[in-house]
Amino acid sequence: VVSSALALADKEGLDAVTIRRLAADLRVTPMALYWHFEDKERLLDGIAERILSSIDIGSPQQATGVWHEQLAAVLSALLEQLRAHPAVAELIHTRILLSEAGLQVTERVLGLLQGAGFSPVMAGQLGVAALSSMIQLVANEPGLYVGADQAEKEQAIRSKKARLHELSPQKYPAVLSSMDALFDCDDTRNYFAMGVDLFIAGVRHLQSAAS
Amino acid sequence: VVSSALALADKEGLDAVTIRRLAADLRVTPMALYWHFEDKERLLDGIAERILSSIDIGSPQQATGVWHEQLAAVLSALLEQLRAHPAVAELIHTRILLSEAGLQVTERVLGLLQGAGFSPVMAGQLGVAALSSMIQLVANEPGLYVGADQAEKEQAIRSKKARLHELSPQKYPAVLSSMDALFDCDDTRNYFAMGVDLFIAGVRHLQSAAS
DNA sequence: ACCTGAACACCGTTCAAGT
DNA sequence: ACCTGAACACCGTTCAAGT
Repeated sequence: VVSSALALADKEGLDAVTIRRLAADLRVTPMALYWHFEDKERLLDGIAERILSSIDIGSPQQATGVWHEQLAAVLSALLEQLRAHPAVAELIHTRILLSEAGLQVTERVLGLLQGAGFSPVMAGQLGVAALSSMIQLVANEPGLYVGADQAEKEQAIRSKKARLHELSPQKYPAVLSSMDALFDCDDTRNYFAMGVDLFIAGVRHLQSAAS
Repeated sequence: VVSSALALADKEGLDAVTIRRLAADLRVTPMALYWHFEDKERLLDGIAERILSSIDIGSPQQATGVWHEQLAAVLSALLEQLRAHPAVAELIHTRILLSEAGLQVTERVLGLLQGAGFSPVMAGQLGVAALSSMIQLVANEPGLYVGADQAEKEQAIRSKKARLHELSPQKYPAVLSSMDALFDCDDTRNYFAMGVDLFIAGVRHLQSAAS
């Protein structure tokens, strides 16, 4: 049930994940699903847990490198699984502490931050910022339109660009020159690497500022 | 109409903003609203525009300081207005380029980044990251529950903490010690200042890494 | 243990019609 | 210019009942 909900979300977006739609796909009555989970929230919890469980962060003992390298590795592992299901990435934020797998990732991140010298409060704030950043990267990747085929996607990008092309080049030179990056992402590897780098660099700066 | 939709969202959350509910508040038929906007998306566009228009970023000429100080000032101004309406902050991300006010903020941010030496593509990616970070800070502020009174909020926090207290201290020492920061935010000023600092520091690092 | 039928209280939206 | 009535195709959810 969780599997087909996730598959549906991947294919047509989170909005398409509806009790009734899901039931139809499974050739069953909508009410039948209520035997398998209490309500829709719990179904979404299940999807989040599924994704979190697929993250492989290795064991703390076998991790190598200084703290920020280990942190980058954990965030990259998280990012990898989120990227597999961009439509449901937004579900994770409020649900990471609800599952064993999510708790393990959180423990690892907070442990590394505390080990780097951050106070528990500071580590907590940085931990949520880390999670938010990774989610935001995959959910808002420019040029990503789940549930649209290639033609629709290109059409959407074209019409957005066309609107901006009507802007005054004198008034909006920077917007116009950066436009391509705002709507499409031709080097996704670099895009995500930059996102992790940005966060790690920020944290390292805060560390040196605090000590 | 936009005003009362925004007021409703502030008071009871974005989910409460429904055509029918809004119509009832305005003592009018649901269908009456369709004379004032084409569909619900356009109403949400209007809310986003309202917030973006209230941002005061000053003029580029009167701005003082080096580029990253100016950038921090612009992001703080954005943050200030988002904080006034946390329930609808998430609307901004996809709508910032739809309004004059949003374009001006974007132009300023991208201009500062390009002026700092980032390529147009890189500036674009950093610009969306900046916006996402600010939105995420206000939308996910720990201990924020729009549409809940003080008693409900405290109850929600208590029950979340209680669940985590059942965890093994051996297995999750970092989670348990950082728990307070994950669920509540007793120093909001510091929380938001840290969010801006974190981003600015990351960008500065990327600048030095690139040059 | 697993599913269905019938019903309820909600959504957004269209379209023709009123003043 | 501004609003209503009636209707349509959707939601999530409950509850009693079936096998």
